[in-house]
Amino acid sequence: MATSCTQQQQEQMMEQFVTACRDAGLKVTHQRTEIYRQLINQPDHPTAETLHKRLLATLPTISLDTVYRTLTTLEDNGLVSRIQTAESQARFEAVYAAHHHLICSRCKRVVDFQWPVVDTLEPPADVADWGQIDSKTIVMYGVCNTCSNR
Amino acid sequence: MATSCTQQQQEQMMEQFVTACRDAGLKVTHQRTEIYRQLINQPDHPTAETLHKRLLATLPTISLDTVYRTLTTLEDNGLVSRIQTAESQARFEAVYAAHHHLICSRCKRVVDFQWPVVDTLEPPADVADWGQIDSKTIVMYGVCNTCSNR
DNA sequence: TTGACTGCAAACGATTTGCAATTGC
DNA sequence: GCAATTGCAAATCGTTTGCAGTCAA
Repeated sequence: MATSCTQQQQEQMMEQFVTACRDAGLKVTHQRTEIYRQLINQPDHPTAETLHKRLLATLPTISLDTVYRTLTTLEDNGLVSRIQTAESQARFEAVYAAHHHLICSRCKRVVDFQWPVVDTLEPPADVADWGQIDSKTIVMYGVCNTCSNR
Repeated sequence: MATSCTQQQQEQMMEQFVTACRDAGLKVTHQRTEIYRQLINQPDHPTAETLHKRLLATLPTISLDTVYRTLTTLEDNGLVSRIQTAESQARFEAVYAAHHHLICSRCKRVVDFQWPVVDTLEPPADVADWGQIDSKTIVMYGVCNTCSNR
């Protein structure tokens, strides 16, 4: 599931990221590339705070506000998505293939999974009557095996 | 969809609520019953603040902290659920039949819908390997017709 | 060069908490 | 009567913002 990708894939994603920034009129700053790189390097849906701590290793002067500001900017441009959980802190991930989320009620870890059948399923008529759908995500809450075996 | 129920159904839900509180060892206070009544009376997924404003009509001295505290207590006891949206404020609803959520990115309104096919569908093997699932909700973001026709 | 971006510090808004008074059981 | 619950006020926590300096284009 939420495995990180190969070196090659990463570099490709970074190139696409730079292009996407340019296309969106966003400056390609050191902070932005490192934030995005970190998100694809360790795709475990970190909070802004966790991400900031990790980034300090590479960018010792980066501020938490910049992390927040950058994540918001990238989200506005569809490069990052914000995951709503039952926690107080938001979690973030680089946008890529359609997927869904498993959230452990104990350790709060978020794990991705695919469910192609549902992705292609036609939503009920009620939904079509309501308006236009932009995204569709399944969120399952439960207890992961690591937590329950303890 | 998110229509309120009949007078009879409401009274029945209130009775069940009182029983559930007693079973859980929770005192049946005026504030708690009014909060729950309000949630089933106007099931439009209010924020704690909205709920508090509405409650002031009936309980002029109820405090916002009590609303927060009660919602958390009821959530812990499975009587209320907290809906995560992209907003800063959480939204709440009385727990009842399985349903899913449509959220309008513009007006932020949350609408319930049913999708029985998905409810009965067997999740992929990855999910079973992960752990035990307690809840499964689909969240769709989009723009409702009211907002797009403006 | 110039406007976008950053870091700093201070502000903000939603939610939580300690405490004394109150209330349900 | 006693423990749980409330209202009040103050604290907390995640996140946002104003500003002056910095940096990518």
